[in-house]
Amino acid sequence: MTSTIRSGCPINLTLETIGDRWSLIVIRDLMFGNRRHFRELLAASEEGIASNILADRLKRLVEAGLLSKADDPSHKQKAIYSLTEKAIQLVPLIVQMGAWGRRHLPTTPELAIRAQLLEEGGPEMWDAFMDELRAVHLGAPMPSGPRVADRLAAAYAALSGEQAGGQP
Amino acid sequence: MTSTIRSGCPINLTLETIGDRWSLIVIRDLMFGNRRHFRELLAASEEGIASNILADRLKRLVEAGLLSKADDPSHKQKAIYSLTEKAIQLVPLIVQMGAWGRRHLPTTPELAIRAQLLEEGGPEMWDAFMDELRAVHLGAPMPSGPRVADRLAAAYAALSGEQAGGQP
DNA sequence: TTAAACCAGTTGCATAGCGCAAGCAGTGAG
DNA sequence: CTCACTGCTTGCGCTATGCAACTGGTTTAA
Repeated sequence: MTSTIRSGCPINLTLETIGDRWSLIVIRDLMFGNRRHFRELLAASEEGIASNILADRLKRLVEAGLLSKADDPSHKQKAIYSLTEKAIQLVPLIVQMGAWGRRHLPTTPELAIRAQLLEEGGPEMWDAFMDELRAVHLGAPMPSGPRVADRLAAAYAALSGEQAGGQP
Repeated sequence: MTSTIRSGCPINLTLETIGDRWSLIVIRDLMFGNRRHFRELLAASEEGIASNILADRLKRLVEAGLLSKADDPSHKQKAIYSLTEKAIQLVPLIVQMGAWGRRHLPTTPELAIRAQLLEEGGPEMWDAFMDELRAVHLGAPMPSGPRVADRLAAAYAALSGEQAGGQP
């Protein structure tokens, strides 16, 4: 994770920003798992991120402009992490990653169902989901109609036998 | 780059396969730069990959089923690396990476033009490009009509002042 | 026929990043 | 006052990366 730029190629610059094993995991949990606090991100991660790695990634992602950090008014020590517009625009990329992984790698059905729904939903569904993220993370008005996030959570719950809420 | 699986989530599995700083660079050069030999990949890389890292990534990518390796009949010591179908299906993901990088990171114009063309061309153009890759790397018949690869190379050449051939 | 150039890597070594476990100061509830 | 909870930090060993030099073999050219 050096900070020197290797080249101005868009692929390379994207790799330098999110091309490691943890950054996108953190963004995924913020995006689909709706985890907003350090401890939530730490404890509920499927992959078991270490606290120092999480702290480092949160710091880097805030510096890179992908996350923002704010105080929780209900608790002086709590920090709330939010996705920025820059991170919300990663949705199509993340959907493609999910689609490719689902097709070529040994995924677990209950963890793959959301990737499947988003892939089948196409760009309209991605846009709707991005608008919901803007409402939750940026304070934009929540779009009317049924929520994509609810559909994803329901599909996950149906397969995993849990109540809605959502693990990635 | 450990080999233990952290979770069955499609995002995570994709990250475990290509989520590092070099794997996609190698695939990009094979895909857009049409480099097929070790020395070509080593010397002509914008980012300057080290020979031991390149050797390691080629080995891993072959093991992961993303590349195949064959002898060059014209030279006993030459090895030819080819993309597999699995790697060719990364095209939409790579296009999304390029699109995001171009929009949010300080890219160089001549290196970004191909990302722009592919983004604007949409899924039809991606499919056409994937068919061309199948012809070049898998021995499938080359589709008729103007080549996407030629358009990309021409656009790059026009901006960089070089003759066609193509740096990523 | 012999030297030079080219081929795909390998090796040694220093540095940087990762992963685990434990610890820390401040905060809020009972 | 105590105890659990907050977002981290520290120490330590291990792995991965990056650089430079090198290897054994092959082909080309003088």
